[in-house]
Amino acid sequence: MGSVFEEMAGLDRLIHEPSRLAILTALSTCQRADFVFLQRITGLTGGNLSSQISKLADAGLVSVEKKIIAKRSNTLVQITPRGQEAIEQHWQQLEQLRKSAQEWKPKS
Amino acid sequence: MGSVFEEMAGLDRLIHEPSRLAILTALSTCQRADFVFLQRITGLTGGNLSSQISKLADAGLVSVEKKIIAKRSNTLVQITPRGQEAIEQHWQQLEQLRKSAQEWKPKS
DNA sequence: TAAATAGATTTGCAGTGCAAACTATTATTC
DNA sequence: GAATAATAGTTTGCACTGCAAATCTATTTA
Repeated sequence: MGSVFEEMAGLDRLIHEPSRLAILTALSTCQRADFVFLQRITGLTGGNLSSQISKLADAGLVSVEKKIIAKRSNTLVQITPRGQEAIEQHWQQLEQLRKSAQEWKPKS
Repeated sequence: MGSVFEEMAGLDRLIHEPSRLAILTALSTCQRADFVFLQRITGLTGGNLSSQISKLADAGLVSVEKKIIAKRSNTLVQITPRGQEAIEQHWQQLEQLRKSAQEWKPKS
């Protein structure tokens, strides 16, 4: 019980979902980025980006800070330690799963 | 335009979704497997597995063959050449995206 | 023959992604 | 200086999706 594929099927969708995977991965190299910048590099629509950030924030993977800069509202998104940990772990898990899958043989 | 993260956000959900990623990856090493075996190794419920297989079959990534073996119905699922190509490509793409993301720097 | 088991599909619904619509503020044009 | 457009972001609405419960068919057991 608990095969590679069982683990694969159970991957955390909150992180695995493409748009959030992109946001978190970007932030893991950036550490912080503002809303507009994230929108530019991910190509997501504003509405979509906004709701994905909310979900990540609800889960404590990113933190959000709103300011006014040059008379413009400015939303800064930062990855939290938990978020950093989670995204790094997710990529490692994917690599590990892929490797295990390649080595896998039936009837184990 | 067309940054790493844009590509990441655009990953093909049909393949990327955890349960289907598990099914396709398993089949890519097995080549063929029957319904019950797939259910065992992925840990998916029968209903879930059935609908995921249908989606993969609709997309031409797997083919399904139904027989009666030892007076029991038996559903054999095979990965198609297109499916094999797609899953291999997906894993390569993930690896490539991760690498590119690590090397990535703003203002490119 | 009634009940249980096996193999698989269909149904129902909660949850999700996402674009359109909306709000609020600042800048520009006439 | 009113109207219009642009900027920054959120909310709404809905089509889609994953998934377990319910269902169906065929076989085996009591």
